[in-house]
Amino acid sequence: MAPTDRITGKPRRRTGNPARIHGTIAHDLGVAIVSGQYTPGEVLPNEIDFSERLKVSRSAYREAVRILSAKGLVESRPKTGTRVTQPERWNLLDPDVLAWYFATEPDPKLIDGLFELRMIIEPAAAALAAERRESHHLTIMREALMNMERHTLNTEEGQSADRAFHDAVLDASGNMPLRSLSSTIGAGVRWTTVYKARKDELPRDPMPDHWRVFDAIAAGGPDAARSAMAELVGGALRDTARALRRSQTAEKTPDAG
Amino acid sequence: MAPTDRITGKPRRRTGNPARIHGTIAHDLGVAIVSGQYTPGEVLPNEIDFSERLKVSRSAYREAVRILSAKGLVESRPKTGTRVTQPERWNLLDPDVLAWYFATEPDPKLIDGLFELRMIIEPAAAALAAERRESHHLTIMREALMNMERHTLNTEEGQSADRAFHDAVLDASGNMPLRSLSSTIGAGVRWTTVYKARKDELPRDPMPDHWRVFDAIAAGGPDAARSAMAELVGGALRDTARALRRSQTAEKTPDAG
DNA sequence: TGACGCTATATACTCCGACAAATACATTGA
DNA sequence: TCAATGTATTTGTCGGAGTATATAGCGTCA
Repeated sequence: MAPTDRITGKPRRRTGNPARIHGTIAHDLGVAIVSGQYTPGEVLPNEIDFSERLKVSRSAYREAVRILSAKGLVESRPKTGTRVTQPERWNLLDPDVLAWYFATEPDPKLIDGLFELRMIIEPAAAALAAERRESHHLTIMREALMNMERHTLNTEEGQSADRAFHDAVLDASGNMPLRSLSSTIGAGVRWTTVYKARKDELPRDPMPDHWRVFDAIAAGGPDAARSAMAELVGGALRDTARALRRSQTAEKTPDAG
Repeated sequence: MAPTDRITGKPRRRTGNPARIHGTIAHDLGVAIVSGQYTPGEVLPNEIDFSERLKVSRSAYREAVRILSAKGLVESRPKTGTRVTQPERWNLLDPDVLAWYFATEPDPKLIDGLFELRMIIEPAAAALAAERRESHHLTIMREALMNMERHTLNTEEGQSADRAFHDAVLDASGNMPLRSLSSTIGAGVRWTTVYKARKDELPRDPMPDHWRVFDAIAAGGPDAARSAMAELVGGALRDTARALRRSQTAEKTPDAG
C-alpha cells in the first residue's frame, strides 16, 4: 500500500529515503501549516490526543514537533500547548520549509519574491565568483553546462545540471552565507523550468546566456559576470512571468483542460 | 548554582526562557559543532552512552538531535550512528545556528561574509522598500531611529533600535524571502557594534547615514535609498574592518591587556 | 581468485507508561 | 479591587523494552 499523508489522507510519493515516522509527520504537518491548513496562532490538539489520532507514539510525534519548532513553524509551552507561529517567523530559507511550500501550489507572491531574490543575489555572486573562483569551480561549471546541453531542460538530468551550475557560482563566490542560499536559489531555478514546461513553453535557448556567464567568470571579469548573470536571471523571470500569466488566464477560462 | 554547558562544563548564562533540557543540549552540542569541537564526518557516541554521559534521558537527547538535524548540522541513520555533516550543508541562515557561531569567537571569514551579504542585500532591499513601503513601516523606522538617537549605540536599547530599523527596511521591501533574512542581517548589525565597542571606537556618528536612508525611503526614491543604504553599510564595514585589524594586531602583541 | 549472497551485530527508531514541572485560570482572602 | 493561593491542564522528562535498518564480515559459489 502506498504511504499516505497522515494529515490530509491523500496518497504521498515516498521520498526515496527510508521514511522515518518523525520525519513523515514533520513533513505532513509542515505542509499543512505552510499551506494554511492550520492558521497562525492556532493551537494544535494536545500531544496525547493528536499522536493518537495520527496513529503514532507520543515520542515520535514530539520529535516531529521539535523539527517544526527548530524551523520556526510552531512554538510549544506547557499548559498553553503547541501553537502555529506567525509566518514572518517561519524560516523561509530552510530547504525543508521551502520544499513544503512547493509541495502544494505555492503562493505566487513567494514565486515573485524568489525571483526578486535571485535578481539581487546571483549577479552579485557571479561578480564575486569572477574574482575568487578556483580552477575546480570552473571545471564543475563547465561540466554542468555541458550536461545541460546534452540532456536539455526537458530531462531531470538537465535540470539538475542547471541547478548544479548555479550552485557552483554561489560556491565560487567564496562567501559562506551566500553558499547557504543555494537551496533557496535552487528552488527558484527548479520552478522556472516547471512553470515553463507546464505551459509547453521553451521560448529561448538558455545556453547562450549560461555560457556568457561562464566565460565572464572564467575570464575574471566581475562586471561582465554581473551583467551576464542579470541577463540570464532576467530572461528566466520574463519567461516565467509570461507562463504564469497564461496559467492564470487559463484557470479563469472554464474547462480549459 | 549557575547552569553549566554540558559539553564544555563552562558556566553559561541562562537565556531568560525557562530552559528546557532538549533545548540546552541542542544549544551546547550546536555550539560545540560549529566551533569545531566535533569535526565534520565525526560520529557522535551512541545515544545510550552519550545521553548517559550528559546526564539526560534518551528522549531528551534524541529531541536535541532532531533539532540539530533539522538545521542540517548532523545526520543520523541506524547502524551508522549520528554524524556531523559537512559545513556547506549547515543551515547558516538559521537564527540559532548563527547565534551558536557567535557564542564563541566566530570565524573572521564568517564576519566578512555577513558584511558582503549585507552590502548585497540591504541596498537592494532599501530600493524595494522605497517603492513599496506603507505608512506604518515609516512609523516604525522613524521611532527606531529616534530611539537610536536617544539611547545611542552604547546601550542595549539603542542597539536593539538599530536592528529594528534594518528589520523594518527588510519588512517594507514586501519580499518574503528577504524578510526571512532579518535575523541574519541583525547578527551582522549587532556585531558591527560589538567589535567597535570592544576597541572603544565610535569613529563616526551613525545617525546621519540612517536618516538619509529613511528620508529616501519616505520620499519614495529607490535609487537614492539604494545608494544611501550602500553608504551606511559600507561605512559600518570600514569601521569594523579597522577594529578587526587592530584586534588582530593586538593579539599578536604579547601581554596587550 | 573474485563476485555475490547471507548472517550477525551495532545502532537508531518506535512504542509505552509513569511522573515532574510549568503555567494559565479560578478561587479565595484581605 | 487586588493579591495570594490552589488547581487543573499541558508539555517536559524519564527509563525500559522491543523493532527496523544498514553495515561489515563471513561464507559460498562461479
